[in-house]
Amino acid sequence: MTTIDSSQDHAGRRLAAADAELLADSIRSAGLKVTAPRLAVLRALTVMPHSNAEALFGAVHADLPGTSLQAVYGVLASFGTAGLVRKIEPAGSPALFERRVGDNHHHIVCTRCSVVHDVDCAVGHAPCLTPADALGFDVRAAEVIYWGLCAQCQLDTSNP
Amino acid sequence: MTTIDSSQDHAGRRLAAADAELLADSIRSAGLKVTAPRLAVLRALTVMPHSNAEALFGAVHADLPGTSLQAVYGVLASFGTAGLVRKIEPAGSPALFERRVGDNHHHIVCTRCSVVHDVDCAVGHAPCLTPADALGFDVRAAEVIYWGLCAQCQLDTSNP
DNA sequence: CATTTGTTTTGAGTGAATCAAAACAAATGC
DNA sequence: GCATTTGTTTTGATTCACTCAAAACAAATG
Repeated sequence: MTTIDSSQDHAGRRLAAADAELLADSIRSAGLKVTAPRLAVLRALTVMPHSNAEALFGAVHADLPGTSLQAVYGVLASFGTAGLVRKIEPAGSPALFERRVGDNHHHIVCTRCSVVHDVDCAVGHAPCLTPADALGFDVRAAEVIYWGLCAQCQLDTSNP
Repeated sequence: MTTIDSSQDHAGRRLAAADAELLADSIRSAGLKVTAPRLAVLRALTVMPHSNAEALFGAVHADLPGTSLQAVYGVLASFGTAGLVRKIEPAGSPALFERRVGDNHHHIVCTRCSVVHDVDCAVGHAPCLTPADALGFDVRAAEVIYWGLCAQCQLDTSNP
């Protein structure tokens, strides 16, 4: 009974359908079967990047009430290995997910409100891939997390 | 009954005692009370940096069988807030601890065997503290984790 | 040595994630 | 179209790393 296109109103129908097709295509071309939970997770991730599994479950569950939290974990795991999403794990936070993959961008996290933004590399191209001394390691990736106060929290803490 | 100096043999005694005094001093000068579990954790951390709480508990428990895992967590938490140890949390790993604090060095983790080494900053002084665009954030810290294969694992995987 | 303050033990509890088996749905071939 | 195969999702239990709280205890201070 659940249709894959979750739009109910006439106005948004055409757009949502096209959107669903795009989402479906990226799932298919990653070599995965297209299912309603997968579409719902991918759509949620488009609207709210840097979300954790719980938050995505909330969003998905609103559209598709039958979906379980474990299904969301399963979808995210398959998306992860298929290269469709990237998982980031800032210290002290549950894992967050985003659709922006393939470029090596980094993240900046607010120590007060935990908001996360993408940031491009500090220095030129594939910047941080060169430690001063790699100690014999074959370095494959560099992950940078900046910590600080976001603009809003700077205001909030200076005017308490 | 448990003495703070855990050395039992004559040969190592003088050195171990001096060592214990050094450890005790750093704990005291961080404003914390000196206790047997704290000395044991700090000593273990000196011998095996980049250890997790469980591993430290193992080492501590060998010297000081009465010590609980929760005590180790408590010691690590107090050391952390006192600035005596640094906690690192690589993705997919329990938290690791090290005594090297105050410099902003980074880490390189083997994706195969999980060994961790310290690496100095990629570029000059306080290097990674400048993202391309900080998006209004007041950036306070940058954490870099390099991922790759350690020298040993490169050998192991090319000669299977 | 008595007191105060802070630490450790003991035991329970939490959040985030994983695992396994059975039920189910999408893609494929007939 | 329908049956089969393959892969996904549900359900339910379980694990791991860690946190919390109260009582017992030990270090520092006077």
